Amino acid sequence: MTATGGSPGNRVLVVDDDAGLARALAINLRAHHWDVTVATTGAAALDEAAASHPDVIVLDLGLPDVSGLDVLAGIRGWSTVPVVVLSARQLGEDKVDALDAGADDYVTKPFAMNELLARLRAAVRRSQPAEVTSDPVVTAGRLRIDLARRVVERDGAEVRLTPTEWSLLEVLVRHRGRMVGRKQLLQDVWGPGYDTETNYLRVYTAQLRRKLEDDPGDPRHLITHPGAGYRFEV
Amino acid sequence: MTATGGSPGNRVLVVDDDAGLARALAINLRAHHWDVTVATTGAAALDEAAASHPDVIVLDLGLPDVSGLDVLAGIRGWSTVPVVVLSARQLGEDKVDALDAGADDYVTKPFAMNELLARLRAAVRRSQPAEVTSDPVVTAGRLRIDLARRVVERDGAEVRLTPTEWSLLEVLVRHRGRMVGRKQLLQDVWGPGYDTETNYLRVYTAQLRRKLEDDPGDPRHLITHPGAGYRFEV
DNA sequence: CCGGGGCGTCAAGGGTCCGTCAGGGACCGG
DNA sequence: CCGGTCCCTGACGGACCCTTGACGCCCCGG
Repeated sequence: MTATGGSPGNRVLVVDDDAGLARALAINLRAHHWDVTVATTGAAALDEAAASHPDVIVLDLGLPDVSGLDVLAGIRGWSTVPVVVLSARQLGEDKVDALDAGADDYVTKPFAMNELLARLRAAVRRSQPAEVTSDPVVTAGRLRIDLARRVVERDGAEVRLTPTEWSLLEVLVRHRGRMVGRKQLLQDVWGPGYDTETNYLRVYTAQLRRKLEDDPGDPRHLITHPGAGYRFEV
Repeated sequence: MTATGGSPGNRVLVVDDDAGLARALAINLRAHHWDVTVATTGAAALDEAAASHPDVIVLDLGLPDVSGLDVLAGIRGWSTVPVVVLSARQLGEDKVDALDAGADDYVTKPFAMNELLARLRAAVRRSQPAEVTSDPVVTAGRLRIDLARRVVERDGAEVRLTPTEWSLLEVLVRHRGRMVGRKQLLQDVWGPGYDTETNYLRVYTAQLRRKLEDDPGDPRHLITHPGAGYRFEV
């Protein structure tokens, strides 16, 4: 599938205070079937992001004022919309700063339009399975997990979980189908300051597998992503 | 009683002292046909909740002052309106505190707007049957509990309960099937300021089990959730 | 072939939480 | 004044849970 533009879900917000570059980007993107909105200030960018619900945001960091990262932080305060950052600087520091602040991808100027288009498509595609369950009851094989009642059953029999076990399982189930990074798991379950205690994860995933999995040695629900994190699969 | 004008189940109160985030939320929610009211202080939140009787409340906990939990307690003092909590990722403890205090669900920032919308719909949907289930008589095994007449029978014979015992049982039965956090129990039965007196819970759950359970050592109705709360099971 | 990193497993310690019991004090009715 | 009921409080034993360290395995790269 080498189509240059839009599958459904192709609304992009371009944030750039250089009106000329913004117009050039808009023309190119529209030519590839993107529905483009342009914002030339940080405040307008935040309003547009809230109002128009873009599928992806292109954010130019190469601005005279360094408000680009602030705009990114303002969006990341509540939204998970993918953000692709543009920067003229070839220094690696800006790149890591942007990625640290929550950017999803990074393109350095000058860039080929094909590359930007490819990265936009990739960013949207990655964000697609972001649907998170709100159904309080999740069934996975012989397991039945009730997030509201705080009860997990296996073949109808209630399984007793300790508070920490439940907390870990809850985070994984809420993001079922998607990998959850080790850092996020540690922060959500144990709180900040435990980023590096990966031992905890090994211990408690093992305990959960012993209580929940049919064959703890060959888990089918609590999947390990080596070097990255864990995933709960239905 | 409030008038029943408009479609039911779409009035939401947003409580957030960050005006920018509150505005972004309001824009998004209104775009999805919610009737939005915004409160930026705890006092205003309580006033609005009492005056406008929203169908669901979005409460941001990530505030400089920690009054978020107080707002939740104030609401829970008289209302059962579902509350969805917004929490910063790095504050895992606040999350469990909120659920303990009676929050119905939570969303960690950053979040996808779709996720928040889904959770709001789910919270409203869950709260609907609770109101319809105004049947004041609950039967659980050999127990028969009449919430309206304040009478509990076991095999047809009336069981005498002290006022405190009844008050505790009533809270648990009204939330039957769901775990009730320790904090919420203490606040509902003994009032605010008794958040930490978990001894009371141990003493009175033991007394209730002695009067109600078939085998107090192996309870089948008054279930303990270690480190979290208690649950009444039918 | 060898070394290292990441993962799963296990066991033991110290600490926390729960269930239990008994006693003192407050309140009420006789 | 007195007896009863109820609530609060503290203490204690035991079970449970969290943490921590050590060990073996596998995979991968040198």
